Amino acid sequence: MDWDNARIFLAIGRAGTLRGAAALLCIDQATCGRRLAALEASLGATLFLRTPSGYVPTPAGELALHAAEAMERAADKLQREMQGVDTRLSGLVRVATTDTMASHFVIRAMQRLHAAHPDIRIVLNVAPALASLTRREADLAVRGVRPTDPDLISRHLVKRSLGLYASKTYLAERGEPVRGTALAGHDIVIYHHTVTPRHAEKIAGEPVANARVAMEVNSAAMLQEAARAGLGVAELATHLGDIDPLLVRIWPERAESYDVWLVMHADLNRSARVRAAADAIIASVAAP
Amino acid sequence: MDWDNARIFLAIGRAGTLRGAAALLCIDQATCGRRLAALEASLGATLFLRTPSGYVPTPAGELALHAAEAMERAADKLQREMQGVDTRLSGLVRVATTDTMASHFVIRAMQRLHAAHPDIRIVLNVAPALASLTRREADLAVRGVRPTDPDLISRHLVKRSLGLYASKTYLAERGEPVRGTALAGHDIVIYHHTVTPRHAEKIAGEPVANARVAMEVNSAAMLQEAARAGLGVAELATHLGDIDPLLVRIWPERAESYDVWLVMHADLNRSARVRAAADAIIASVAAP
DNA sequence: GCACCTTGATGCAAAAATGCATCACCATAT
DNA sequence: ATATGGTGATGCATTTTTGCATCAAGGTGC
Repeated sequence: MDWDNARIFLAIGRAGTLRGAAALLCIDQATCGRRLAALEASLGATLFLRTPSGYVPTPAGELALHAAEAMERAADKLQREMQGVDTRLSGLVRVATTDTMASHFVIRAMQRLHAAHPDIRIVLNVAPALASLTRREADLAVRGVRPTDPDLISRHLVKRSLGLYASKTYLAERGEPVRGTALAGHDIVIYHHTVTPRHAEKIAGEPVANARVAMEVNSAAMLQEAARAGLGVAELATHLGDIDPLLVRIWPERAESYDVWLVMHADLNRSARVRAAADAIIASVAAP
Repeated sequence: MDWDNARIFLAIGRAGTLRGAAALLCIDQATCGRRLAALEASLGATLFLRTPSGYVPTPAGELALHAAEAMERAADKLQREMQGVDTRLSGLVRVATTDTMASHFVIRAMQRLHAAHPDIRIVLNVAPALASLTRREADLAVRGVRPTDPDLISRHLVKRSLGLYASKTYLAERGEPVRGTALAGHDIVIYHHTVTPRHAEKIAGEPVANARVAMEVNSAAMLQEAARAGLGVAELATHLGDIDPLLVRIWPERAESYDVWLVMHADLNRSARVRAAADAIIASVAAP
């Protein structure tokens, strides 16, 4: 059995189609199909049902997918550990974060990193969903949630305070929300539940059942834009909201906050290039 | 990273040389070297030191070997599970046992299996050392030791009694061993320690410190042959020793015994061809 | 009903990997 | 010294694999 066929097989299982898997792996769709055929032949088992709606795993295929995932975990660990012993200040570092963190200090940190070590190539992945460090989708992550995985090291960067904001035009039309009413009768803009279940359905520590959800967004920048446009009340980091001339803070006594963490996998702690990137981010927070 | 390169890498780590790994994998030595070079390039790490005495893993290589072993365990599980759901009575079944078990009933069981299911191809591996079922070196094993691995299913086949035997010529020359002297002053033939540490340095439950070890062998047939040739006293299964006209049993009251087990991996329990082979062996013990 | 998009399959030429043969090298034993 | 049996590296012909282009099939929306 060619172990690499397990990698293609896993991608097909995840994508559901040969073309999707081919896109994930940056290979041709025909190669995907042929590799899967080779794997099925060598195992003597049918792994997928070719249905009109895509490739659906058979019961045997389900079993095989689990085993292939175990292979992937081992392969990922292998690659992480090899990165971890690499003392060269060159190569690729992938940083995952959110748009506001990126524009606030991560970009600046990356600029400094590149000035100090021009041979380090940086891939900055700005996405609302958390990239998996365990699955090697990124080397470093800057996030507002601390991971529970014990293999991940998290370092506290900064505490962010949150406030409720609305645009001047919105408040002129709808009036200031009455304290203690949990924003009853008002429009709010919140995160989509795919981004962060922690914020969903709560705002300033209050349930949002009485408020009307005007829009759900998947980034803090869009949250701010929506509030500026007068769609409704939004909960923003105060360092963003307070300097925005179009926004007015309401209920300033309701001071929520969250912590920003720098997260990396323990195996990468001694990788020179990842450490350099982490240090740059830490320095960028300490000395803006 | 090509996962299949991890398979080649692991073989090189085990064999210590490119040629040895190539022999294990039934590929060319040049391919081994090129695959390893490709893996090292893609990881950006040196995995082996090219020493005059072979390929020695670097510290990074040691880490990588452990991860590759984890990949192998997952790959083996994948293949076992696919065999386990295979309901066809065809394909390959690999049986590992010892020479005496083979000649006593396993061969006969395989003859019956082949008569009933001619599309099942059998590989009978007779070896003194235990083949690893977990590492997929065999599908079935008939052994005198019960494995401790909880993933392995063992079924009791038969109890074997052991006795001490010597040739008539040996006893004529050296006299009958005196009871209670632990064979002091006598020559004995025992198993080499690589075969079974359980028997080593003990015979009929007695330490063999006082006896002189004439020869160490790695198979029961050789044990019997050595006793027949008069090299010394040997501990044999009674069903073999009692019917041998050249051998005389001594100290018949010292009746040791051991159990014979049929062992297979739990994942293979529902594989049709492996089940058929197991049933044939069980039937062969019940009805000789 | 029909255009449209996406799916997987297949033929073919280009590219890559493989095996073979050979070579140089380094031990050890003669 | 010198033969010998082992190692890994390299050039080259062959086989294999890959990507591209094309095709038919099936679902979706108008």
